[in-house]
Amino acid sequence: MIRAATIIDDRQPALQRLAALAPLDAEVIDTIVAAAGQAQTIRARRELVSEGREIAEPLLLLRGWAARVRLLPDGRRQFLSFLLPGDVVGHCPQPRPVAVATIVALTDVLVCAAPPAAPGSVLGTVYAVGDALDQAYVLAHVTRLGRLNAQERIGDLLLELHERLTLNGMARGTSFDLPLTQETLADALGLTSVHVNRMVQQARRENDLQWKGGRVTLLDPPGLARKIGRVPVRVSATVGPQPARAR
Amino acid sequence: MIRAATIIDDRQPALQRLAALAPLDAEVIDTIVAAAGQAQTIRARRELVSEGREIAEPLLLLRGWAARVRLLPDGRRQFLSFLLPGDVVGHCPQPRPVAVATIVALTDVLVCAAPPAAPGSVLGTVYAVGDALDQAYVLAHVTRLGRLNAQERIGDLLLELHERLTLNGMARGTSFDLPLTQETLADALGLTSVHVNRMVQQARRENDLQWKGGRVTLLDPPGLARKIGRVPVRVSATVGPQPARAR
DNA sequence: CGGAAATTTGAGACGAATCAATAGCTGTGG
DNA sequence: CCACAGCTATTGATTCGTCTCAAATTTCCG
Repeated sequence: MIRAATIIDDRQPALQRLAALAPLDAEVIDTIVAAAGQAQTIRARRELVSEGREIAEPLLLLRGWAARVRLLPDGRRQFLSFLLPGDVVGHCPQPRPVAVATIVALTDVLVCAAPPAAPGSVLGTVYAVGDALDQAYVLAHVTRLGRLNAQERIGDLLLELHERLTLNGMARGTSFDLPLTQETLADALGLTSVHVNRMVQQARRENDLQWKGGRVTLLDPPGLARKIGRVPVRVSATVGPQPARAR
Repeated sequence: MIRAATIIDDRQPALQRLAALAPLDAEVIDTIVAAAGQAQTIRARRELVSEGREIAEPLLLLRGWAARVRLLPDGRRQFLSFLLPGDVVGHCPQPRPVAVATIVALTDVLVCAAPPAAPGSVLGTVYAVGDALDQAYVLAHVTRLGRLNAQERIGDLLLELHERLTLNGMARGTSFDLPLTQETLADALGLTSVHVNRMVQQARRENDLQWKGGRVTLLDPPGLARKIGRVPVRVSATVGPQPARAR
């Protein structure tokens, strides 16, 4: 029974996130649960997808963190985006798609094949909204890197992660587990780990956040968002995490 | 006759680019030419799409340059990507899509409605490959902003633009028209216009490029690519601008 | 030709990188 | 239970790249 409970726990964040993208019916839930039954674990640091290689099939991330990353010839590294439970990776409609970035597991990760979906079906809508969100997060990342300073970049990324982890139920209020080293964060934010460290300390001093032992608490998310001029993501008028709201 | 020739010239880069994404049959070409017949001109600085507003229909860019851009509350500006003739904008499969970025005309621009396409059709493949390329260019931009220095950013972007303008036939050898101010370039590259100016001058001194009166000539594209560690984009094993090649 | 926009130049300030060392943690095995 | 190895986080001193501010100068365009 403990075993079963654990498995259900594993699926819960992914299911919750998919359900947030579009209302799921029982049939779709069954499809996803069935796919999740064939899940496999991949160890931290292993590659899920390799840049330049053909993509086999889209995957649904059930547990753990992954990231899209690009390595430069001279060893510099840039994380392009973080992938959380409920995210679908490698969903490309063109024929014989080739991966334009490597996807690497940041923690041990549980993945299953993403069930195929007809365009226009419920699941098709879920994937479409998920893809749109992915793209929106990448665009937000461009702005972060291009026009925010170090302190703003850190705050902005943590707010985004909190938003996404709230969506899939992995946040507890304003706290969440952050299984990233400061070096990883630096390679996502276009900074050095030394500077990330200094700016995190400053954020702690300014009572923007706590961060100890892999767990982050944002002390005032709306205040922080105001401080760095962040607006939440919205990709559809009818569905998704940011419901329409009167002006 | 001069009039007709002009119109054909206008369509040519867009058609050439679409044809490069997947082989077009006569019917698809007719469809595109018919759509292009309903084209309209939009003046420089006008918005084609507004962030936060619902997207009406996808558009095909026939002539001129546009860009996706995001404005921060305090006036900072970040260009997310440049759009060239043959690019399709606002192609979003989710229901009632909302624009996550503004699209603004950088020059006078000619656009028409992008003809609808069934998934799996020739035109559907064209759109799919085009979308994949767009996403790949955005990911390249993330890497540019996160891990390249000012000189590398400029060279890398110019190489990408040259690659794209070669694809749609707007480049002449290693030269092409670049209708951007240094300030626009700066807002794309996360720099100030003053610094862009200095780095462009340095590139001129080092014989990497010429740039006069809105026209750029790259003096040794492969050499420049090597110098900054650039690898061209490839999104499909069967189609697209970068054919498979023996190692 | 005149005025606005774009490019260029200079001097100085500041944010982030670099280099180097120390301290803290985590897991491992004796 | 302690000692050790190997990360990860932290601190300090200094350098470097880019920004800022300000002022020419040149180019574009009506």
